[in-house]
Amino acid sequence: MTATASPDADWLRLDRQICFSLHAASRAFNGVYRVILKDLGLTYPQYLVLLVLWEQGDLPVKKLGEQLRLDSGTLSPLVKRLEGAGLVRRERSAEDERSVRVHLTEEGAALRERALEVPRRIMSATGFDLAEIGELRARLDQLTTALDAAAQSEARSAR
Amino acid sequence: MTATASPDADWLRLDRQICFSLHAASRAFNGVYRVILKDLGLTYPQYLVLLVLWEQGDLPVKKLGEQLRLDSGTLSPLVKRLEGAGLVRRERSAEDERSVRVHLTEEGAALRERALEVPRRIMSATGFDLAEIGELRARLDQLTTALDAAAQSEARSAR
DNA sequence: CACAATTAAGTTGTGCACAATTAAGTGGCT
DNA sequence: AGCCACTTAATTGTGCACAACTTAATTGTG
Repeated sequence: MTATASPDADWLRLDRQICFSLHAASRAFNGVYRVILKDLGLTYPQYLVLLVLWEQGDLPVKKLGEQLRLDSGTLSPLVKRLEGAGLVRRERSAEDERSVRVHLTEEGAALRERALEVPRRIMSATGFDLAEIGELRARLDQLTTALDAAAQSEARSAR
Repeated sequence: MTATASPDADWLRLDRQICFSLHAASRAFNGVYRVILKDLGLTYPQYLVLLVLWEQGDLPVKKLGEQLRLDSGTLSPLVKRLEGAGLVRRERSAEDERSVRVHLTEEGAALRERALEVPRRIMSATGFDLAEIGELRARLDQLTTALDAAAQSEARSAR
């Protein structure tokens, strides 16, 4: 009974390979970042938060979440860990007491210098050139957009 | 100081877009699976384990881990949850007492019928056709291979 | 045979992702 | 003013990923 007995069985096989490939690639990326970021004492999601802050300056948690597609359930503890490491400060906004603004500390800003070499090392780890990466990125963004829309409509139709 | 003042700053921007796209796509896929698999009472990694078992029959945890690139730290509790749901049984191998074989229960085997429609729904959620998916899958597998090799050599050079 | 090295699972601890809920602040509207 | 809807964070609980370690069984070698 392990052989593919019907067209549906082939679909199950194929399916495994589509989503599984993405899943595996994502974890492989994570593994490389884990090794490279260890020197900086960062995890990959923490590094993403710092990338946004380095690029755009201080932001409220809400804005961080929009850019990274993460909610407060993920960001709150993550930012607190960054604060514990002395890389950021959290400050309630004076204008809107609901909002918490995340500021880079001097130490957090300084870490950017040491992070500058990370992209090159990642790039070389992929073995891809700029054009290939750009192509893949475009494909993945297209996929994400389609999947997000589908999840919405699936969730809607499940109500 | 938010503007890109050097070539290195551009690298940081670019970098965010490569790995971040993959990260986002992986989570988007997970979101769609979450919605679709809710009816079956499965998470996406649990579904992956069942896919392997449906296709290849009973396997030791070790073999499952090789195919899914997961270690016992992830698989042990996951398989126990599947056992708790009545979908699999775990049995110590008689020949090698170290090995635990994961068997589908009748209920677990029967769930396959209801899972047959999942791939089509996922496929349609991506908005991609078979050729595009195959192309993307090939690219991702290539990426995973390169990244795994790089993580090895990075880890080696860090010693 | 004895003992070291290896192997398979499981356990522990940390961190991320996300659903669901809570708490507190804001703004509109009558 | 009083009330209601909405917004922003934080919290709680579940599950996955992975490193580090433990336990028990097996294999290899002298």
